[in-house]
Formats: sequence, C-alpha cells, structure tokens
Amino acid sequence: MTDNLRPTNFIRQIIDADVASGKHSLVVTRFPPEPNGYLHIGHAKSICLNFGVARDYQGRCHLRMDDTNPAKEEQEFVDSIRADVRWLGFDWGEHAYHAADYFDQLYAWAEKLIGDGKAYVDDQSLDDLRRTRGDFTTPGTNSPFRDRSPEQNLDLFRRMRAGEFRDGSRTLRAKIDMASPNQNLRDPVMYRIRREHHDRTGDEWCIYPTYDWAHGQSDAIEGITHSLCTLEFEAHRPLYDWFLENIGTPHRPRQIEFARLNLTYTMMSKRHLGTLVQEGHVSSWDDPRMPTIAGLRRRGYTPEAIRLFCDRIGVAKADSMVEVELLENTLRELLNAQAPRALCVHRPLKLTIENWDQDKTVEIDADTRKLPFTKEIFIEHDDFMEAPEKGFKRLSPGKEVRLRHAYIVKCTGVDKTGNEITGLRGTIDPDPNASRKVGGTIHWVSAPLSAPVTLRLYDRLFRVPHPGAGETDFRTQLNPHSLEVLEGARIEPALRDCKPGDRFQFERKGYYCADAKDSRPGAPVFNLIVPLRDTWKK
RNA sequence: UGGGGCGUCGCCAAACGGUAAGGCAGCAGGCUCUGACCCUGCCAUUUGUAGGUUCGAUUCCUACCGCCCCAACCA
Repeated sequence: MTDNLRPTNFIRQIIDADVASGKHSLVVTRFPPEPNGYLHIGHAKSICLNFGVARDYQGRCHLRMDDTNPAKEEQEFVDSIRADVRWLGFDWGEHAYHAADYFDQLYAWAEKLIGDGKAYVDDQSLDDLRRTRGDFTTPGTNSPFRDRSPEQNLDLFRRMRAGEFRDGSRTLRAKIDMASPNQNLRDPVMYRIRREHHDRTGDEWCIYPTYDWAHGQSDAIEGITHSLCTLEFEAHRPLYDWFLENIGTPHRPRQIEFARLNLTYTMMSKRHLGTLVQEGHVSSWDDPRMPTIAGLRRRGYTPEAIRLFCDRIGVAKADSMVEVELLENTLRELLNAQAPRALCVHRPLKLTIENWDQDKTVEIDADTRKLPFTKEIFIEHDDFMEAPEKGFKRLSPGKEVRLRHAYIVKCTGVDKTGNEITGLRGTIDPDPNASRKVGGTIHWVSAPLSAPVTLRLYDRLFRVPHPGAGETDFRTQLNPHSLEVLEGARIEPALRDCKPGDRFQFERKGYYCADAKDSRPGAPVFNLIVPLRDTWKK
C-alpha cells in the first residue's frame, strides 16, 4: 500500500513539470460547486484532488460558488457545501468566492469583446439558435444579426443590461465560427436575459453570464494556475482558451480534465438525488443511505475514510466505475483501528443460567469497561440453532460456546411455544479462566442490566449495480430493504450514555454510529455504518 | 454521422523504450475468547485487435474495433 506516499497521477505530473520549469511558483486550484444541491462522494474526489494538490505544493485552493444561474441556486446549499468541505478536513482560508463577485468585471470584458468585434447581440429566439447551430455533420449558419457594428452591439448590449428587452429575447454571443466542427465554438452564448432574483446580487442584474463565459475568467481573476474539471468539459477547453486569449488576461489558467467518480449501487446525479429527497424515497439530503457527504457523515463515515478512499481510487482520464466495496473496506480498515468494541444483541433470545443465583451480579472486566453478568442474559437469536447445520460454531442443545469476555456456557434446554423458540436454559462453567476449546464465541448482554436501543440497519439504496443505466427509471430499482429498524435490540449498559456521533464496533456485527440527530440522552439510536465481513456463508 | 476523449487482471490503477507495482474483490490455508482483525499462498507469459519500427514495445507508428462526451439562453 502506498497510502503514506504522495498520490501520483497525471495532473500532479503536469504540475510537477510546471513547477520545475518555473512556469508557476505558486500553485492555485479551486473547487467550484454550483450551489444547487448537496455535495456527494463524487465531489469529495474533486475536493480531495484540488485541496490535496494545494496542500502538497504549499499553494492554495479557493472555494468558489459557481452561481451564474440564479434560478437554481439557494443559500441552504451554500451553507451545506461549506460545512461539508470543512468536515472533510479542508480549509480555504480567506479564499471564499462567488462567480457573482465577478459580474462587473465580466460585463466590462464583454464590452471589450464587443468593441473588438468579437461578440455581438443576437435577436434570434432560442428556437432560431437551435435551428441555425447545425448538427454533428452540418455546419451552423450565421445569424442575420452577426455583422452588426460594434457601436450598435454596444448600444444593444447596454440596453439588454438596462432591462429594455424581455427575457430570452436577445443574447450576447461570441463571434467565433459557426462552421467549427467543435460545436462549442459555434458562436456560444455569453449572456442571456433573465429577470431572476440572485441570492448574491439581488435584482441588480437582468442579464446573467453562461458557464463558459464565467468560468475561465473567474479562474483568471483569482489567479488559478490549474483548473481541474471533469471530462465532459474537455470539448469546452478550446472555448475556455479562446475567451482568455481574446480578452487578453495576463494570467492564463490551464484547464485539465479528469474522470468523475462513479460508484456501484448508487448514483451521483445531483438532480436525481434531489428527486429521491423530493419524492420521499429518502428522508432528506442527509439520509444515511444517500451518497451525499452529509449522508455519509450522518451514517457514520469518517472524513479520514473518505479522504483515504479518494487517494486509493486515483485520478485518471478513463471513465470508471468504482465498486462500493472499496469504500466500505476503507472505512472498516480505519474503524477497526479506532472504534471501541461493544456488545449489542440485535434480536434478543433469553438464556437463563440455571447454576447462577437469582440475585447475583458479577461485574466482569472487559478491556475498558465492566460487563454485568446475571442469571438471565440475552444472546443473539441467530447464534442458536436447535438442529445445527454442518459448520455451525455457535450454540445448540448440549453444546458449549464461550460468552465473550465471560464464561463457557452449555445449552441444557430449549423453551418453545409451538415451533417458536421463546428461551433457552443453560449452565456455565464457573471458572472464568476455563480455556478448553469450544465451538465458538458469541456476544451477550445482561437481560435486566442492559439497555434497550434502536438500531437502524442500512443496506445499499439500490438493488442494482448501475441504477438508472439505459432507459430504466432509477426509482424502480430502489432496494426495498435499504433500511430496517430494530426496536428491540439491547446494548451493554456502558453505552447508554454515549454521545451522538460516537462510533463503535458491535462485535461480530458491524460498525455503528450513534445518530447525531435522533439520539437522546440515555437513549441512543445507532446507525449501521457497515457490517463486519462475514465469511460464514449461509 | 463531424469533433473531442478513453481502452493494462472481475473493479480501480502504476509503468514515460529495458522485459506487467499496489489496492479492492475472489480462492486456498494459518491464527483467533469477534466465523472480525491479522498472517501466508494463489490470482495478467500479457496490456482492445491486427500489422509495423526496434536487439527489445503497455510505452513509438499505421489501420481497425469498442466505449464515453458534445446538437441547454445548464453546469
């Protein structure tokens, strides 16, 4: 494993070369989310890349809200984005920005382009634009308004800005090449008229810049050296460069594209995740089944685990689909080393110790805490089989097993109502140090001295590895068993007063986290983060 | 179909002309008061295919095949 080494990937190699050649003395990156939804594990990859690069090269990474489209953006999302990036362990220092901060500069540059005859106001409708853009094989055709004079364009553009024209009636377009094989260069729209209230700029503007017109310029303004984005923007790079070249900024950021993260059994579409929330398939953006940072956090994932996972998946240009098992393994690896152990019986089955006095309680030393042992204890229902199948190493009539941290117990009787097992009887070997080999070790809690607890057993949100693939409606592929709530579970008394957010390994079961929102003093609610590996195939 | 990318083990991913890292998954053992963890071994004679250059090619060249992205006044 190379976890302690600096990650190496093609982007860092480019940066290494830029630093070595003296092209840049300070590396500046940025993470530019659009505040229209919650961040997910895919964003975490980009965050770790951008902030990780800044950290390792002693540069800096800006957090920039890409808020050029006022219709879709909300403060709730801005707040959640900041919280999530911080929680992941990254710090943008003083460098928190909004694309909206640059609207004035962008406007000034637009006038410059108009003055240079490199942009024009087009009166065509959205429909016209679509029709004249051509298609993959057919070149587009020039707008009848393409050759207006700079003076006329300037006048029109200023009137656009002043609010003289109705929404959607005109656009400002870059004058590049309607016949370009790269459709992004067929006179792309720079401004559209849209009377929307903007969270940042209020009603100051009725024209808003498009992504293409805003992004590279924002990078230039901030002195970004390496503008890292996902593969779908690759064809936009010539346009990114064209704008920078033609407005003549002294600073030229370089756009580099990498493959976005895809994870099996979930999905990364902010829009689709929003649908799950809106339609009530999950409780909220931070539902522990969601692949959002907020969801993973609430589920019990640690920032370290997400960062290590992002290091392990690497950064490359090939489209990829990472198996969710890698994420789970990373969490298990870290929590195995960190999480205190505890005993929790999920589905209690009462076992009465016949050779133990009714009122006797012994406090057994179990590593860091005491476990009270009493005449009646609970064991896991699954840990008993009246007619054990081959390979079953747990309790069955006449057989012995070890009670974790405690005694060896032998099952001497089964109480049933009809076919239902309602309780067991057994006898213990009173020697706590008895060391003979027994079938196995099972967990248990005292019946009277354990605490009732609610367990939320989470499973993958979708039943299929690639939800939404092809024509399929992802809603039909939801896993109906993604959440099972166990109300009757019992935990050892020491855990009754754990704090929200505390993580434990419930031995032989899995890693759990006390839910940050629903746990109450004395009554924690535990979320299953990930089960332990189980090689006992049944 | 035009343009832009990408194809190395089931899934990620190194290798930068010198003879295929590592992780995950899987399989087989060992250890064990967690069927967990841990440990050991196995897991690409071969890098989409076919040619070519070279003493030598995953790395260079050619052709072909496959997959992804682009026809929002989204990002």
